[in-house]
Amino acid sequence: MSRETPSVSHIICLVGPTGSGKTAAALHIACSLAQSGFPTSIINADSRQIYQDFPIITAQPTQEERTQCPHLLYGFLPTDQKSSAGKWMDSARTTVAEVTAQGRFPLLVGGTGLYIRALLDGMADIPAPDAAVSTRLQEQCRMEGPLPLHARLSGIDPVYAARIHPHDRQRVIRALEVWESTGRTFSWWHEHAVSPVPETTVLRLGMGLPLRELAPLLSKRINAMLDAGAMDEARSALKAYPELSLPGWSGIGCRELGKALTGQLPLAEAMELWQKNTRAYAKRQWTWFRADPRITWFRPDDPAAYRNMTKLALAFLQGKPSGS
RNA sequence: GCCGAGGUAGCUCAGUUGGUAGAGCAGGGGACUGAAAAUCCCCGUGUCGGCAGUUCAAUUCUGUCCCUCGGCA
Repeated sequence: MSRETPSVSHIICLVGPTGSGKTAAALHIACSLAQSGFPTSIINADSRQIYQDFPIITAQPTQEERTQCPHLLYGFLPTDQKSSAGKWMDSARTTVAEVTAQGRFPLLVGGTGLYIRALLDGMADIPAPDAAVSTRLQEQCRMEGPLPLHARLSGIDPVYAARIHPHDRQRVIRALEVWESTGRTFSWWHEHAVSPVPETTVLRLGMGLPLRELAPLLSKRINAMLDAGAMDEARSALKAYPELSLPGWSGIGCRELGKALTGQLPLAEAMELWQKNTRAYAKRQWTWFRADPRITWFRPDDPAAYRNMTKLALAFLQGKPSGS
């Protein structure tokens, strides 16, 4: 299918590990820009904050925050619906185009590196694989393990097979299902079919801290989520969607609470796991974003952070040279 | 006080019939093209409780002291 590739001039994006204060910073920047004559809409770039049944546990902006400026692509997907980088990229492109058409400026905020890369750096335009093929490969992987599948991949697409670890079932299966469904190797698609990135200039801002300093904040935030009613949120989600294997339940915090509520895990252990998984996740995000030299970083405890970010953003929108 | 079992990595423990030690968890680093809050990879020196003895060599054997946990008083 052909994607519309609207012509967009400026996108600001704000990234960073979970719990470092992106939401509040984005709101501040958006409001400041609006006051300076650059009306801004915030667009979610987080794979979990799209789920409507877990606003607290996935740390979506509150209703009160959302009234201060437009917030788009938050909390619209039910728990039993699956998202993907491609689906998000499509809706994000459309949303960016709409925002721009309104004469507003898009501010992308989120922690899902793959989504942001797909939107801003492009992604191979690979047709959806045959569902039957995927199911068969999954099953085969479950029975025989990933090694035979990886060995097969080495014969088909040695370049990609060498880049991934033989135990990485998700990537092994993905590469094989693309090959079997399209007759082209994964590497071929990456080389020949990267979807065009709309004409954009991007300012990349990062909000973050080394994990050592971030960890206590994460722990505090989980407690705040509990105070805000995380337990009730999980309880009512469980009533509507009792099957914990549904896509929406895979969010950190959701699955731990789900298991605690269904008696699969003592509550104390669930809490510990929630903490631990959150930390590990923040670390993965930190690793991902830090590898991108285009990002200008700020610390949440820097009192001048908001001011400096806004200054950069303003200069960027006014077309002054800086950023990428 | 007596009897027994222990004291080894941040935690739980394994092990060396004497040649200075390794698993799980925790922790740290990294990869990342439609599940990405996903899926994976790499990283282990610690007075082997203290002191003394035997020995070429002791974390290992012996003695003694300290500590913990049981049982009996």
